[in-house]
Amino acid sequence: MKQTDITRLVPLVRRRVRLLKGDTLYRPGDDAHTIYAVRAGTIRTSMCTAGGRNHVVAFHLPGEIVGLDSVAHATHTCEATALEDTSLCVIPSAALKAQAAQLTSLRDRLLEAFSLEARRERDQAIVLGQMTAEERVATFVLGLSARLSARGFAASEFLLRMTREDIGSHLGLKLETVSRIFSRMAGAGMIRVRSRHLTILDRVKLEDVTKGHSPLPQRAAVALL
Amino acid sequence: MKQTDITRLVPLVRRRVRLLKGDTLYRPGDDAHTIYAVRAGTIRTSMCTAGGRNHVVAFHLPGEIVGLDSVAHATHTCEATALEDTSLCVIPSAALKAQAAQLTSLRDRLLEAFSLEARRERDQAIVLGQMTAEERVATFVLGLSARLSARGFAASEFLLRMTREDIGSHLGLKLETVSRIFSRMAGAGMIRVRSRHLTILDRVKLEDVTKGHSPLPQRAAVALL
DNA sequence: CGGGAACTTGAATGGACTCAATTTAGGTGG
DNA sequence: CCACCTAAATTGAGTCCATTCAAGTTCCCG
Repeated sequence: MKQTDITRLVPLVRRRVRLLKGDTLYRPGDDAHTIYAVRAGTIRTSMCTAGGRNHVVAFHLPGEIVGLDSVAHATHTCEATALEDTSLCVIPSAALKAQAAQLTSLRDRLLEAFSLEARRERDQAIVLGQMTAEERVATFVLGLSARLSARGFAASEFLLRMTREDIGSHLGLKLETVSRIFSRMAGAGMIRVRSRHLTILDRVKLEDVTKGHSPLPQRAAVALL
Repeated sequence: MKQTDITRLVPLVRRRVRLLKGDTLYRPGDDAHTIYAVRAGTIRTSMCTAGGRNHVVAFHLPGEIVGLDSVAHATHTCEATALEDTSLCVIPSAALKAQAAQLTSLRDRLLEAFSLEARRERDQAIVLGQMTAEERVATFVLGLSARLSARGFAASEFLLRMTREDIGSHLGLKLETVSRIFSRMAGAGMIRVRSRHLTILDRVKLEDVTKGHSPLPQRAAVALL
């Protein structure tokens, strides 16, 4: 919602950055002087585990904030990459902090943004800890839909800017599992997927899957084109 | 570390609370005017999922903060329960915010605390998303050890204040799995567990398990008392 | 239009779960 | 203080969901 949209309150935008698909915004270890607000496009943040596996931490949609942890830390721990051509506002975190010293409203917004970040991560931990693969994918699709529609995009028809592997990594699943579940949900008439183009056909059924009711049949009841 | 110990910087502690084992500090929906610093004891925070399952969000050890999200939100979303007799400092969040308006240092501490919270949750998401059961349990044990020793408690010998079910819920595992893995780690000479009493015998091996090297044998190589 | 990445689908495997039976620990009242 | 009683923990056997491995297809991008 609006809470993440710090941009409105901040006349601190010094400059803009444009990234091409595949470009890296920052890497682990990079100095972190700034936070970014996504104007258009999509950013994927990811991390390596101690064991060397990769984990997609989040996808950042237009209007959302990237690199919030840099307000309190000197270096980045994630890698941030553009999944499509992306434009961002650059907000120096020092200036943000200085301004926050003056403005109560900005201070509150900043706390809210952090709080929301912590809550998102916590919710994700619950998704990963308690849900089956089907529930995770359904939750992911509905979550994307909600965030996009909050920004004025279509709620029920959108492009997945990330690969199945990205989705899988974010949800703690393998790419094949994500693909299979998309197919099953399509077979059950909940969604339509044609490669990256996704349409939500039955939101209610999807929400049921989210809650662990109505497990999907292994094979589609009806064959779809 | 010290970052979480807001208490030192805050002369705002109005009063203290004492809880008996099993007492609830707050429930979802309760008004959230305050944050708490654990003086002694252990607090477990947990949430219900949409599907009705329960998830243990975190365990809060002495010196750590409980209810940080109440700084930015009106009501609690978690339930906080004492796992043993526990005493807490009560810090009104309004007073905290007012004081933060004046003091740069406190403001920075507050941001750090939030940032740390977000990072903890993110790390937990990686644990849940990318790790096997063995890696999760090993990570949990080492994490507890590190946090306890940072507070001056013994690093290699401590009591688990939570049940196997609590641990399982926190790690996205069933209690039987937690129990089995404790037994396997004991069989491999990494730890010793006698009910709630845990001793770390070989930290290096445990760290290897954390990284996904050296999977544990199904059956103990040597039978231990 | 060619080539490589991304995706789909199948079959077989395996790790964590379920169900179930004991054992152990901890708290309570006689 | 001990016997009891319930909650917690351990262990085994069988099952199932997600993974692995593999083959084939589709989609992009140049």
